[in-house]
Amino acid sequence: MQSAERRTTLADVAAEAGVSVALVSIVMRGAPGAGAATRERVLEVARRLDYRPDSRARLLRSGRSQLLGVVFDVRHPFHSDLLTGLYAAADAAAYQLTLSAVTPRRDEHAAVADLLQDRCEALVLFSPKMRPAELAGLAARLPVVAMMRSVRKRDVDVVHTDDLDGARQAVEYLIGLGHRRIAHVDGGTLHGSAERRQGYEDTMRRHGLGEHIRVISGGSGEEDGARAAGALLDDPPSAVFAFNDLSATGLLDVLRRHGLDVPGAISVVGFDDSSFSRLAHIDLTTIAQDVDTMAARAVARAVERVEGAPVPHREVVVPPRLVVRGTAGPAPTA
Amino acid sequence: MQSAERRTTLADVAAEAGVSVALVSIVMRGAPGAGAATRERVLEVARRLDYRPDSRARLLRSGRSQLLGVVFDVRHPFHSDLLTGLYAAADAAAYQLTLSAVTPRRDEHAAVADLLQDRCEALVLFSPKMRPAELAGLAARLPVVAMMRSVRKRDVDVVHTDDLDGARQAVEYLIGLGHRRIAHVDGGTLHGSAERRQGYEDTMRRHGLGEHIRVISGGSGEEDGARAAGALLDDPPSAVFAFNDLSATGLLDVLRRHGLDVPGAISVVGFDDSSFSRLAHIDLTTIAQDVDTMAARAVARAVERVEGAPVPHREVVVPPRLVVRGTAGPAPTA
DNA sequence: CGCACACTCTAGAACGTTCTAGTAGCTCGG
DNA sequence: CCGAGCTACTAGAACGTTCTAGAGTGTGCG
Repeated sequence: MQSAERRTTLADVAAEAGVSVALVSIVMRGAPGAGAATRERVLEVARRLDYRPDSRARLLRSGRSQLLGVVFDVRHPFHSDLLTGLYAAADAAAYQLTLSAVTPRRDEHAAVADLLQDRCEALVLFSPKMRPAELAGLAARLPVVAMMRSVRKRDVDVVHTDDLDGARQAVEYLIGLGHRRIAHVDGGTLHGSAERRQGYEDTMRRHGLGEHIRVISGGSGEEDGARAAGALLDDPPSAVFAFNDLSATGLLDVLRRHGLDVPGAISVVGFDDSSFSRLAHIDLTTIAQDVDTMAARAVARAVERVEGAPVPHREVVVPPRLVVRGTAGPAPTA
Repeated sequence: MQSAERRTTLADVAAEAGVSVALVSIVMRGAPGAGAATRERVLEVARRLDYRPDSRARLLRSGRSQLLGVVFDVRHPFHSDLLTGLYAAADAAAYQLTLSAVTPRRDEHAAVADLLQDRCEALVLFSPKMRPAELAGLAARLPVVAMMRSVRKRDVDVVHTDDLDGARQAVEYLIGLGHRRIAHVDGGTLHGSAERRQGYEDTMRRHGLGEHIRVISGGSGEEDGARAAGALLDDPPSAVFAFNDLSATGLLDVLRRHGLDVPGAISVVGFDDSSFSRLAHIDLTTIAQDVDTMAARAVARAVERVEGAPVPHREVVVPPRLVVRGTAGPAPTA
């Protein structure tokens, strides 16, 4: 079954190449201090013996693991999109990622505890629900970057979308299409919800639509959007701006099932640009969070902290942009 | 920012408790060979100093990492459900999980390479797309458990749902509701698709409905279901059995948008029981894969292999069960 | 010619743990 | 009162790396 032979180590390569272990280490790390010819020969031997460095032993000695711990929630599709970007960014920075998932039966604390035991050098937390004090406690142990959430704590770095501006873009787009009775299904107590709600209200007022402000309490799941749709059906507005894409799809489904044409009778705009919102049969107009930029900035910030580089601002705010698809159209001329 | 002091080690605890490093190691592992009183005292000191074992150093010496590597695809919601179960099962077996994701920009090979470097003791692969020969090559290095797929290779363990029987249950349920013109949207070349298609065809024939067999080529995503729906609209059957839930929701959406009432005019049954199929506004009748059992069996099998226990069968087939919700009803009496 | 310096390389300690082989003290049977 | 056989404990090597300190070679320059 599995091979009984030990895996090849530096010592094996050294013996085979006729040099010292230390030199092989130098060559494998690409560190200066080896002649070109020897370097070539050592690399050749390493390749031949299928040598792979043991990251644990490396960490043990150097204290460095080049490991970034990531906590994500399996239930949130947007987290999956972000992971995609994060892998790419970490790769470019020569760091490795270790993932730890939050599931319905496994909370953030368990996820973080695993990562701490893995000795990663910094933590990247997706939409952490922890109390600020807990985050600060963590940040006292190692650099912490919180994403999709703002935290008023020194020592906790933050990368998130400009929620206020995203909401503004969504609402102004709808206003531009002639809508006036625009409702908002918010994210309840979730992080980012207050900002998006604020952006919605500010923009409505700025355009003299203060009297049409209508906020329905929602959440982050499809079921929240579906529930909110129920509340809207009595007296449907001409457009709805939803907290996120998941909520928007739940909303869409219920609206359509009750015979309301989208976007003919009612327009819907989401937030996130989750990968499924691109699907042809959903085709959701939405505010795109710039996943790649956010991922790159988060990794960059974590690396800066780990390597002790000076950090200008604690907070990174990434601008979102409107993605026009098929769920929003001109206001019905009633 | 981050604390400059080293983390506490066995040596710190030993010094503080006035015993040897080796003894502390014994106590921390819960190994026999320490007196009750000393054990208590050492544990107290360890707690006080917030000692946490360094898993890398432990591995380095013992050769064991108690680590199971898992490869999953961020795009597949069912994988998320399975992860939830896997964490629970690994926990119970005192193993830790390291995750490695497949993303649109990161393939299985990259995901596996990371896990190998992490020195996990066995690999659990969700719906691997690799060629059988590649899987066998991996299995020569360490125990490999493939899930949701059958592989005809010695040395590769397999845990999957009884796809044939799941399809049978779905089709017989629909037949029981009076349906005769039942179509199947398959999973294309994906693993499990052939078995489910076979189960559909066999069952149709066994009930004398061979002439009504109608298979539409599909896939695993919502877009595949949506596309298949288009092909069905010309001459809609009275019921559709879809390859999986994601495909079924895409299908549902398009059918409804074209004015077909579900389940009044047409019934739909999915496969997986993904968490979203439970949502009130989707409420999909489906064939549930028994996630917890599959997860438990996969972990058990991996652990058996790692610990050299005798393994009875290479293949574990878990029975699925029908979950009745709202998308399938009596055949229209046309 | 001789000395400083750069370059290539090596020996050996160190990281935090586990494991092997012991030692010390005790009890107990003869 | 000796030694066998426990139990409780310890010293020190080992795991596969990296790091520090230094040893050999040339080579250039005063």
